[in-house]
Amino acid sequence: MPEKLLLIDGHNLFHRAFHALPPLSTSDGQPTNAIYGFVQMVLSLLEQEEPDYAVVAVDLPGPTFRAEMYSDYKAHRPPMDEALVAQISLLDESIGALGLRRVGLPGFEADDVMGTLAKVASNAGTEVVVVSGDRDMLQLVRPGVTVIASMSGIKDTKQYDEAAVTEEFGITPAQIVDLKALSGDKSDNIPGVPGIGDKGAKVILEQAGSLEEALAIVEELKPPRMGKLLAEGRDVARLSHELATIRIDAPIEVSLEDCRWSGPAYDALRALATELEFTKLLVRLPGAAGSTPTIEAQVVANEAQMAEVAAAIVKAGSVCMAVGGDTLALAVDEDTVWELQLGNGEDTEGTLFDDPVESAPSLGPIAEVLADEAIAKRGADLKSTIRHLAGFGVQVRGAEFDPEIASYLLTPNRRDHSISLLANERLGIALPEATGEDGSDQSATRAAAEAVAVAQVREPMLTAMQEAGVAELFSGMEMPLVEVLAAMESVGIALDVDKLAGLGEELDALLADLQAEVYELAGREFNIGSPKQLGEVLFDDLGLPKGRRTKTGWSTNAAVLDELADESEVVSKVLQWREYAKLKSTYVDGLARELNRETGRVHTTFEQTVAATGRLSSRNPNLQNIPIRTEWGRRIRSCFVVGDEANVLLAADYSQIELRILAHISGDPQLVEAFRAGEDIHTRTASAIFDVTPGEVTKQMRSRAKTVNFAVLYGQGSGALAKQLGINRKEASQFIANYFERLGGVREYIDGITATARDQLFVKTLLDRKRPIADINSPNGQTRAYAERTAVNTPIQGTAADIIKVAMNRLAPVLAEASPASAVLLQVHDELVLEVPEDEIEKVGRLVKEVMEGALELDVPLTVDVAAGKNWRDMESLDQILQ
DNA sequence: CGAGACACGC
DNA sequence: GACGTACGTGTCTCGA
Repeated sequence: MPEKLLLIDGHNLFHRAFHALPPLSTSDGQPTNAIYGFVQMVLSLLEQEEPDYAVVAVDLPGPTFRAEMYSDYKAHRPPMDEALVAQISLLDESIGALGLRRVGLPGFEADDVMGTLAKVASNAGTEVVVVSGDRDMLQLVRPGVTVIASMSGIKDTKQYDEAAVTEEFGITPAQIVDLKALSGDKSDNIPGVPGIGDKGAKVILEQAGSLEEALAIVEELKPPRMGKLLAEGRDVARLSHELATIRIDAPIEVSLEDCRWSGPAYDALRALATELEFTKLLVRLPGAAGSTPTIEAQVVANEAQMAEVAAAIVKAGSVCMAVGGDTLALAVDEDTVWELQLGNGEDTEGTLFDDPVESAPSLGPIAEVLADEAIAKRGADLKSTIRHLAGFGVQVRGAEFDPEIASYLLTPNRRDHSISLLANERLGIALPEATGEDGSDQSATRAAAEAVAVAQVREPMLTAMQEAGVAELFSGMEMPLVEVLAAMESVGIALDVDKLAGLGEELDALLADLQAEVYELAGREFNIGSPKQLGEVLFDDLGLPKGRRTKTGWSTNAAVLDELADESEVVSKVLQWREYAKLKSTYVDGLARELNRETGRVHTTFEQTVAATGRLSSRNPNLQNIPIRTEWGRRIRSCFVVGDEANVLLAADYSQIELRILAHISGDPQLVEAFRAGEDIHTRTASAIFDVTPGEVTKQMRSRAKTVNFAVLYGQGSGALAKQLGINRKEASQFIANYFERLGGVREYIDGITATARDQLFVKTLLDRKRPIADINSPNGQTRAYAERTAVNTPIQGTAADIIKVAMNRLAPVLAEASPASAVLLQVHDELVLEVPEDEIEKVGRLVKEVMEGALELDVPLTVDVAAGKNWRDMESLDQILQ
């Protein structure tokens, strides 16, 4: 088999990638789409072609010989996109990381480099594959030289040999230059012969075969008009020919041997992928030498062995844990790993949290060690391991290190903190997949490798957290919270399924009626749930005025439809249908699906590493967005009930916590005084901005002040505020001007925090949670404005998250002591929901209020409202009792 | 299977 | 002339 040379048109692929991919960027704002696409394209080419030699040809800065000959050559090209320019410097790095030779020649274009190398290699009997999206390259095709051209996207490509060129373009590769010489090329600004276009050129070439021959026989060309045009354009044709010809004799001093390709430089590639957050690529890359580690785990099967394991863990003082399938992997260091079988060997799939204790493994003395708070527990996604073991009746205490949480505190803007990614980035290894390539179950192997990886990333991550100033937040707040959240998830909240099913039936009936009415009013049947079809009906069929545009059509969202509600009865029917459809699918059906039939409760998962501000999130199901606004929404809410009739649900929520935090960190006298005096904050704001006494504040004034308060928290501008208040922009600007004049401390906070962000490129909460604000100095106004809003809001929202986390951690032990039958069930950002024995309401209510209000001392008081009831809707305030 | 549109919460 | 509120998750539609 002949050897093969791959010639890559570097800048061409780079540009194609840029335009084919959405504007990806790293969490700190470095644009990456062109590099990402380039690396992926080239990697798959290398994989597919397996070349012996490979070159990336590039254009070098400075004039080329073509520009010297013809000053308009490639003139009028638009300037490069800013986001593309920002990636150019990374191109050389990525070429090196791919193990490729980069070749450029001053005064020549990349095309000439490729043409020359193609000829040299081809003459030496080496097969040549040229890769470029530029159709001009097809002129290089000849026996032994093919061109891979990308089509529309970055994935579809077509490989051309001579036959393929002739078939598609009706001319031979050699004639491509002649064709361009005659007809010109707009994109390169090659002039061509005036009056001769693509068709004329082909007519000429069919008769003469080449430009030279045509020039020799101009008199005989048909139609005579063509001959005349060519005769007149003789010089420009020759010039165009030279411009269009790719040189095959450029003075390149690179030998074929210099271009031998022996695979990517994996270390460099991994470093690049890490830096640019190419997580998918990282996971695909093999690790350093050895890539996937082989872990020698000892299988622990009997009591005696368990005792040895327990002793070793006690001696080490810590243990790294991971669960895979039915296997619990334990490691005290990278050389000492054990595997234990959980369950009784029967299929326990889907019963993870369903049948506690029944299939409880006998972990013997190990169970004691796991329950011992003094033994540090480490693990990736430790909370799920704790929950898993809790399902078997095994208690785990002493959560001390979770690398996913560490990663979250170090880089909160990222979405992926998985141990496989961290192992790749920090250890240069690829964790084995739980499912083998042949589909076999490798979950035990995976668990063992995970436990070891946790042990290995711990030291460097602790150091990184020290340096970033988040070590205290990690060990003092987030790690203790792991156990608290695990307990909350395991307890779950009871659902009245019969009631829920009843609501479902009612909603179905209402939806059916509404659907019929909508069809009637619309004059035809269509899918109301399809924004596209709905848009057609409303805006085309019924001719209602179009509002906002979306990417794909005209918006039909509630804000738009609200404006149209007076225009047509069908609009309000649609809005009603939407509300019911949402309640039915997301809440009635969705919650029923998530119900654990054994416990009669739903067990959400709280995500501790997702929200960049430090908030928790909740999924499967999301119990942080249960409806409350509408009557029907509240009916859904009323289906969340006590699990035991002797209990009540107790809800405790912070009053105006974000505005209080704003008052504290801004020090604004108006806000601080209002909160200290226990005044209604929105009334106070209204009194300030409308310059009236609090007694003169009308409902409308208060409502507007409330909107403005929220606008400030979220950094809303005057336009959006105007829209929301239904006033014009000028009035809104006046509002905001008044606001900042009267609440000058808030203005100072906003100016100060954005200045800090510009300077430091991050902002912090009161408890030192950090968030990078990379775009704060962006030249793009919109991007920068977004960054500024983030800088303003994050310290506020993040501090609120800090405060309730402190409260949850402090509450757990005192609640267990004071009322062991009580449990915290949910956290909804500024609210905790507990289930409490009815006869302990007062005691627990008092305790919860005290712990929450005392979580952090601010310059203004924190106040907590407590209410209790048999379901999550019908709650009565405990204010009077707790006074 | 992923993106987009939409809607729910704080 | 459009667009301009922080942080999330779930469901559905539609097209690749």
